[in-house]
Amino acid sequence: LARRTQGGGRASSPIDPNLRVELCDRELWEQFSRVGTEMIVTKSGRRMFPGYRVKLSGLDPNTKYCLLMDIVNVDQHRYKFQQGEWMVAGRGEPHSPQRLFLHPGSPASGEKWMDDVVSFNKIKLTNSNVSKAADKIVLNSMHRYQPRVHIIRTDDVTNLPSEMFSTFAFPQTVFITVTAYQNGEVTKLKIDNNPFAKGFRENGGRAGSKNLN
Amino acid sequence: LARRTQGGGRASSPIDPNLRVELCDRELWEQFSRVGTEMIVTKSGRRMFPGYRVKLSGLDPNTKYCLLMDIVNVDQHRYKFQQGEWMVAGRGEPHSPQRLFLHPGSPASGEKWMDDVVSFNKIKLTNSNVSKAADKIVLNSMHRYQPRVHIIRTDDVTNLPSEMFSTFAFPQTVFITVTAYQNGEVTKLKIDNNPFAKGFRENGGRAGSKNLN
DNA sequence: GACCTTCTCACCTACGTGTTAAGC
DNA sequence: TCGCTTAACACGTAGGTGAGAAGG
Repeated sequence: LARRTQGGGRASSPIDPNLRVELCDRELWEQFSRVGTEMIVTKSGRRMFPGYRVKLSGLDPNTKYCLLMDIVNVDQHRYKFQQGEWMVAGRGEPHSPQRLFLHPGSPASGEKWMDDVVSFNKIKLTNSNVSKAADKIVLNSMHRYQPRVHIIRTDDVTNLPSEMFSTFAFPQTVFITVTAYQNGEVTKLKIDNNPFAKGFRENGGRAGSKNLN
Repeated sequence: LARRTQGGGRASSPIDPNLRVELCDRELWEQFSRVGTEMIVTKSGRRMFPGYRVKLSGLDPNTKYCLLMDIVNVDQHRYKFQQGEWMVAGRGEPHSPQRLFLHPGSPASGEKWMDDVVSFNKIKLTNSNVSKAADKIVLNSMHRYQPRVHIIRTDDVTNLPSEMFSTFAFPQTVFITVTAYQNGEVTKLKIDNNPFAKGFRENGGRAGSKNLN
């Protein structure tokens, strides 16, 4: 597999020399990351907040690409939140066979992908493997994960090659899965910034209704 | 062009011998058709009600297909509603270059298409050609139209062939476009059956919250 | 005046939030 | 008990209805 994992930013790449992927809402992601990002998993599936969105540049406007996302383990541990801190709590569950989420816009020309922000916010995180819906990613609770985005130069959605990926991962987007928030700081950031949680704000809130999803 | 237009039901077909397309909510469509179906067109776009939904069978489970929809003129007239009846009111506007709406699930295997109902309910009808959104179909008000569904045996979304279509049209789905309902019977049927119009119901209404969209 | 179109509105559906209490 | 999970809930966003008044 000719994969490359990069921290974002410009890099020479197997598919395009000037390919560049930027994480959207980077400041927001960093606010969460500073206190330890948590993402809820439920049986029916829960969206991520902040939403995973990227801006692409450096693609060939006239070539077709497919965009994919997956979420991989950061380590082999299970975690617990004790005395205000996350700590290792034993051996982690093995990650179930990785679900690759194909962006519904695939395939599309480089021009279209670069035209506006590419959003993966429809994806839902679940801890139940009974439902086989296409928009769900199964994760284990109390584990650390890292979302990644893959760019493939192909117009064939049905038979994705196993090589020639360009894979990008942003350290700011690492999170721990939970069934209920553990850290109050995280809850506060979610309420203050997610428009759907507006009902729980106390002050006026500095976040408007900017579309962060 | 090796097209075939059929009234639905089984038929020998250029792409699959046992291909069959059934219209969903057929009884509902026929209730509207009996009084003269009207569909609202607006600047921002309005969904059709009933929604255009079909059930497929007889496809090859392991072959990839694309599904498309378009809406064509039934005749060359402009209509008006007078004394409780629709009548010809002059020469119709020529139909603008036909927009082919590609179902977002395309391409997919025959197995997937047959798995559940294929819905085109996200399509919006508009009388304004300024917006170029992909989910809008531009129509002239006070004209008669016929929606059609096309099935193509191909996995290439980007370069659809101009032959080997199988085209299906159901006479029950013919409608006249309006900017405001003309026939009170139509309004009554819409209110009684469309869940989003529940606020205008007087009696209990026999229609539950069945998902007809 | 008659006919058609546009806009705003109250009222719905649908569903994304964290909270809370109960369950295991 | 403690830690974690589940389900019901109130409250928000987002957007699909026809009514009715206003405009052309």
